[in-house]
Amino acid sequence: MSKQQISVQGSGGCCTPLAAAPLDPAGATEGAAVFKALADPVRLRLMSIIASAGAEICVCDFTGQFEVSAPTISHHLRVLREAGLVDCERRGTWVYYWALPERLEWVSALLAVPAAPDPALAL
Amino acid sequence: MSKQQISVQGSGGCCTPLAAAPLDPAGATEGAAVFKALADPVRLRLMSIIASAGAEICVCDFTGQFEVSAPTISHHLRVLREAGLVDCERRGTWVYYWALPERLEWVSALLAVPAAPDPALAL
DNA sequence: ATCCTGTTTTGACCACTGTCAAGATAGACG
DNA sequence: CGTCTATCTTGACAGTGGTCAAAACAGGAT
Repeated sequence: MSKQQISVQGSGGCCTPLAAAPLDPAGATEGAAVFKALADPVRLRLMSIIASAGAEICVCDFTGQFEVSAPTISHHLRVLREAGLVDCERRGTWVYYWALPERLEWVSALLAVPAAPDPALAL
Repeated sequence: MSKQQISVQGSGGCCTPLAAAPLDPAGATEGAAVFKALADPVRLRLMSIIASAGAEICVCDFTGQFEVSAPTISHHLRVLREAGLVDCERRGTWVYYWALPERLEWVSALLAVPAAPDPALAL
């Protein structure tokens, strides 16, 4: 598991906020991939549950509180995993997921608005 | 112009970060809508250019630096506008766009990781 | 008034994505 | 070893989204 994740060059380190300087096409593609992973209500809730748990959480805890089938949950978890937002491990009968906060911090920093933009610096 | 935008209850105010408490379905739907608007490389670059300009920017400045047609640019700008991320105004021949930073700040705060999650608080 | 330029809308096409049913896999327990 | 449970993968389908060509619209210039 956790075999394939997209390359995460920005992870852990800081990045130039989107609102500070125009994003180069490569950075835009990487950022868009993460946002795409978060662009679904079910995935966003899953991500929130995992991240707010602050610890590993069992898949069996999800299947009850969503109105979609178990395979669908599994599919969404894979998307989050391939986006580098979570990771998982099988332990005995159950599979446990946990958040990778660096990735969340990275996108949060990407979206950060640096102080008050100065119109005098415009283009 | 700027006629239709999705309802933005969280704008301006703060919100509970995704990693602090599980998102309710309604909040997840609203957040996912914003992320969906940002989940395209072209839109992310457009958003970045507009936000980093710190001032109004003319559509005519875009059409050169993208490999897509003008109608496609227009389409992406509309998506950003309907997500409440930018707004625009026609002034004479040209149309000008500017960023709505509150919205960016809102999603950035939504993604913020609150200090170090305490495992003792888990579930 | 007429044309010309810049921007948006409409319509259509293709690719991608979310969803579920069915089958496959991993591990526990007799 | 066989079976049962929990999870994931595969295959298929419908709905959505990105793209462009063509047409419509807005405003300035001649």
